[in-house]
Amino acid sequence: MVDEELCNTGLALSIGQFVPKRDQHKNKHVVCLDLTIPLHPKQEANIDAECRSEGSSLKPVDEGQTSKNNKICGRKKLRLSKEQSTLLEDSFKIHSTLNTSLKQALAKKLNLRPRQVEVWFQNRRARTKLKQTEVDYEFLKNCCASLSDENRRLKKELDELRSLNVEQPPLYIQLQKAATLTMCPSCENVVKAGGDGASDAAVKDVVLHEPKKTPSC
DNA sequence: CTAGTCAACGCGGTAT
DNA sequence: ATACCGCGTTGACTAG
Repeated sequence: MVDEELCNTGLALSIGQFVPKRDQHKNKHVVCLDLTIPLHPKQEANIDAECRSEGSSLKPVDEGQTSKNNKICGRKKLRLSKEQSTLLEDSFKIHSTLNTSLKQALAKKLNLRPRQVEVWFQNRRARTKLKQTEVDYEFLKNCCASLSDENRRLKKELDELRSLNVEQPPLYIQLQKAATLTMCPSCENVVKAGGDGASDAAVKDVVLHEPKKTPSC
């Protein structure tokens, strides 16, 4: 079986065991020489039984024990103890990201590997983000609901006004008759583009500035 | 049996 | 080159 110290020095030999591929990737924390020899099914069954008997008592996490399990069975579920979680949570409240020294210090204090502390912070940030997304989603859902209500209310109001005033042409048609108002692209003020002479006075009230010497004004 | 949780992994991207 | 991060995924474990 692989000894972690051997692994850390860059020399390790595994027999039918799990070697994290990440460690063979660019972010090498350790360099493990994977000389995996497939086990006989009977051997595997024995190891599995061994893991189950040890794994069932995983809860108060004993790093030595779990890493032993990891080595025998491959990836094994680690449950952080309450103290470990509390300390990690506390430091997360202060800083949601890690620097190298903090990581080392936490790892030492919690009797975990620095990589485990790093992974915990990554997962914790992901959980925070997910929660925030859920909150945002709820907020937008409520916004959407209230806007739909408002839209329904306004439509209803419009229908009522139309039914009360069928003989009168709608206000927007009256306005169109009076003048066509457009927005000047250069000064962003309303300017008169058409209409009859009778409505000139109304338009004067809208354009109160001296138009700039631009093609649009 | 199934859905949910969470530690751990793999990979691509970025900063230094 | 190295360290770190986000994101998607995997797999062990658990509660219902």
